[in-house]
Amino acid sequence: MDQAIWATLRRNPFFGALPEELARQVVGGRGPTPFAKGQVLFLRGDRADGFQIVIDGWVKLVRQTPDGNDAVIALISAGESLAEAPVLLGGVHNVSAEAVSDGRVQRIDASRIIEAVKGDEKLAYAMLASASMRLRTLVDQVEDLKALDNTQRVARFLAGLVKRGERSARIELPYEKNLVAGRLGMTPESFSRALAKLRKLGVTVDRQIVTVDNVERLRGEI
Amino acid sequence: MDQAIWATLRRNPFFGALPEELARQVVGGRGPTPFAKGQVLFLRGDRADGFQIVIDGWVKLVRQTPDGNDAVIALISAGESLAEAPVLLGGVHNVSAEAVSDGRVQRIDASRIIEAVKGDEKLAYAMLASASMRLRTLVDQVEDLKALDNTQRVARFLAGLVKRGERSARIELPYEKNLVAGRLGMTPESFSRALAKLRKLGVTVDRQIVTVDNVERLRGEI
DNA sequence: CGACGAGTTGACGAAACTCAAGAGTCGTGG
DNA sequence: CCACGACTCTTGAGTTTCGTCAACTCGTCG
Repeated sequence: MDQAIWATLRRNPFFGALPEELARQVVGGRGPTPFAKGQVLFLRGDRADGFQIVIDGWVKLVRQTPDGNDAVIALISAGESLAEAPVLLGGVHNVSAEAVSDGRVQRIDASRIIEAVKGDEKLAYAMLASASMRLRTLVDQVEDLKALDNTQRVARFLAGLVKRGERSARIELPYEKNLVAGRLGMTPESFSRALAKLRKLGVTVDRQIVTVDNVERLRGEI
Repeated sequence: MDQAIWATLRRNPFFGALPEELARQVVGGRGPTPFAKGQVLFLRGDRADGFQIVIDGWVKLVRQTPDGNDAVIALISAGESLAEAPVLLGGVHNVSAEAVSDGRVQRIDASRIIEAVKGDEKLAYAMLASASMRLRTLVDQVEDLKALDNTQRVARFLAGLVKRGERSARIELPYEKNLVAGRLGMTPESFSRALAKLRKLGVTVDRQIVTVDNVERLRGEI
């Protein structure tokens, strides 16, 4: 297997916890599956018969609402995995996954994982850690949605992209503004306006690049 | 230990998965701890040195925002547990817990649980199931917040309280309207107005009792 | 060059929050 | 038994925020 792919897999908390040999065994001989922008990886309600680790590109987890609007639950990038919990518990997916860029995923059979987990309780911890992390980000999202207005959400989102300890920063938005807006639960127009409001706090935007003069000032606004 | 308490503990997915004897061992000789309305069980940032299962009463998980607003993340009642994930992972609480009524919790040492989990990978599954369930409710919440307006959220909340298969129902709100409003991410005033709007769909409210003439009509509104 | 998509900006209306006042309920104490 | 205050909930009025619709800019790509 390609070394770069392997390195990405190992960045995943689940695979990081596996001993090298066992990890290779779990993956099996299968190579990564490419996907194209717009492709649906699975739908809500599908049986979860394996989980997938993103190698390149971006995948969004969404809930479709009856009136056609998407609620973006999470955006997944390289090294992160999709649907650990339903796989292990033998359930169905409770969100849909759709590619928002071209990329690749490594698919991994449920049965192999379950077998591996049986053999090593450290893996169970790793799964828990992974689920726990997702829990945390969801809690953050719920808090944001309930307690912050659009501008504050954008400010927090930007602040979250700044590396710890930095005073000022040049941030590259990880994906299209359209998607950022969705992830933050607002329309693209509102996102644009929120950025405009943040200009007087020393935030400037050019294309995909956002520069923040003073991160503290941004944080103070939340 | 009191039989009723024990029965409540066994309703918890984690404890339901434990063999009887092991469960008793994990709990130890300790009895439940009473708490009073308004009491803080733990604060965000506290070290998580054990988890707690609610025996009676209600506990809310909240995030305080800098400007004093609470975001209610979840409301926990008898049989449900607090803070499984951070305990197992040896972390800190990422939400605060505050009692919204008098009640009792059974505290359980982290070390005992970790030991038990090491001995039996089924427990890890149980924890995962528990985390997964919480994940799902959070995903639901995120979807609701992003895609539904206040009235629709109230409608969905009420519909969720109706037992499956019932056509009309008499629902007792599980806690104060104030709290319901917070849980749904709106102000008490907005909650009240939303209920008023639902009146023309056959929803009547008296005190804590809500009656729904036709559940389908309610669901159709979402 | 022209078509297209992403992003921005403006105008407008709907939805929700805030502030404020009033109704109803409950417990306490006289 | 009643009066009072505390509390919850409701209702009204005014304001802000946000989404929608639409026009327009700008860069990309055929």
